[in-house]
Amino acid sequence: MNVNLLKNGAESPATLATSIYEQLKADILSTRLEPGRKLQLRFLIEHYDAGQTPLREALNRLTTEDLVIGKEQRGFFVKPISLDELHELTKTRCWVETLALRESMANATPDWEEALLVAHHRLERIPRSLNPEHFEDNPEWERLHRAFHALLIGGCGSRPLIGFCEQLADRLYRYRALSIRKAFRVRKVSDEHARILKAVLDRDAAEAERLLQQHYEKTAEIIRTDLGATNNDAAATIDG
Amino acid sequence: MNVNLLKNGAESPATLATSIYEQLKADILSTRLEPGRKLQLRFLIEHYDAGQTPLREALNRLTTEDLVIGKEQRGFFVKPISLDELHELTKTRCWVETLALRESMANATPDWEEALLVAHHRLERIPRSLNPEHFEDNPEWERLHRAFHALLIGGCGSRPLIGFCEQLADRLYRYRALSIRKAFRVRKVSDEHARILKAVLDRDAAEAERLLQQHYEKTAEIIRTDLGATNNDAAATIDG
DNA sequence: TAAAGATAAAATTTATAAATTTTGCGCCGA
DNA sequence: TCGGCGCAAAATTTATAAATTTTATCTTTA
Repeated sequence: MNVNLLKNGAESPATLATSIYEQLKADILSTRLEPGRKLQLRFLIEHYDAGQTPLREALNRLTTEDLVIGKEQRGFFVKPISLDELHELTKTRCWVETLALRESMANATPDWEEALLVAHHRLERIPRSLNPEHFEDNPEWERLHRAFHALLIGGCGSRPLIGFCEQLADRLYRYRALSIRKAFRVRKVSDEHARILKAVLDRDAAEAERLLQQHYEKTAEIIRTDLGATNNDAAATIDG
Repeated sequence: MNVNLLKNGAESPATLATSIYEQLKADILSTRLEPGRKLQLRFLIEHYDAGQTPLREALNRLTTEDLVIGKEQRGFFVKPISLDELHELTKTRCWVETLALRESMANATPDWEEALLVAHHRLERIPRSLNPEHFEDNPEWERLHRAFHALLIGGCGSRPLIGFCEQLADRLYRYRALSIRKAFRVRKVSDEHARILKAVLDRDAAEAERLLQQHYEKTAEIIRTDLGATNNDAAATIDG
């Protein structure tokens, strides 16, 4: 019973390069591979148990996504973080996601509204952390959280725009991962999602856009505080 | 006197992979490599006089940019064209570039306005086609045209957004290249640029946005006509 | 006609070689 | 004695060539 048979209907089994790409991406986004770290081929070959070519291909893909920086003739590095980038990414995300949400709402269908309702319901029933004391990432919550936000903008009618939003979400995910480690603060994020959902179902586009923007800006503010708490230049590297 | 010394201050010489990437990209955008065409490694190795590794890396980068489609275990293909994609890209470009232009204008400085004026002036003094009879692409005009549009949105303050706009411009360039071959029609594109410039210098953001959007929609409409003139499914492949 | 097997072609990966950058050491001069 | 310059060795990245795996095609057989 191969997993590929389930995943791929008419498609071919994934290549090693694709598999490595996904692993590497996950490790970078979770900051198991710290920002700024040099990605030496020798190290990667050992850790990911793969040859040079598939690794090199994965790194090249990640370079285009700006998660890895490739310096000509001197190797690859995990993209460093900076307060500057955090600000830029947040600003951009607010711009394009409010735009996409506006379009989604203009194209709203009963199916879409119902799917959103269900996605929100599922998210509410899952704990943010696997452990109520110290924070322990709940992958299922992350998945559902992401699905809810993806659904919000999913009806905009532009796959390129959706892809761009996903990329921004990826690049911001890293900052959230770093922040969470430092300070597990309680935030009524659930309320925020509920209010966004309400505005959407009320067909109040202006309010929905306002709340979504506020949601992202608040996240960035918290991250900024957590990151600034221990170091000012924000070029910190946290080990996994 | 090495050219690398001029181009790179402290940087290293480009790798073959990067050089091949640029060549491949140029050939795809100009449609010298036709949409939908299979990119066999054997062929590429001969034509680009390079080994497998740099070619493979270049293809992987282009895959992330959606200019090349990589089917697992069965090779790479130039991304096919479709009226659907033309429409989607144009719509998206209008959305994000009007957004970026609005921000650019909000951040306007005298330097920026003057640079725009100069860029437009340069563009006006260069002929669209090297030959007034039949169309012959003038690379310098393309360069200046692109520079003018890049400058319009360049002050928006978001590098990710600028990058996204560039990617959209790349992906649309291919459609323009195909269209131009089929029908070299006279269009007062110069007037359109002049009116956009005027609106920007007048600080009339709403008007500037309207004109920019109109500019892109008109382009798409002409392309759609040209492409539909000879075949309906728009999966045409034009040979170089 | 359809299925199975064999052959050929092509893509992916590993292994080897070449080129480039980094590092360490010794020398010279201040 | 200290600091800079330059050369050589080591490490690392990049590129080529070979081997492996997978897919596609063609023929044969039931």
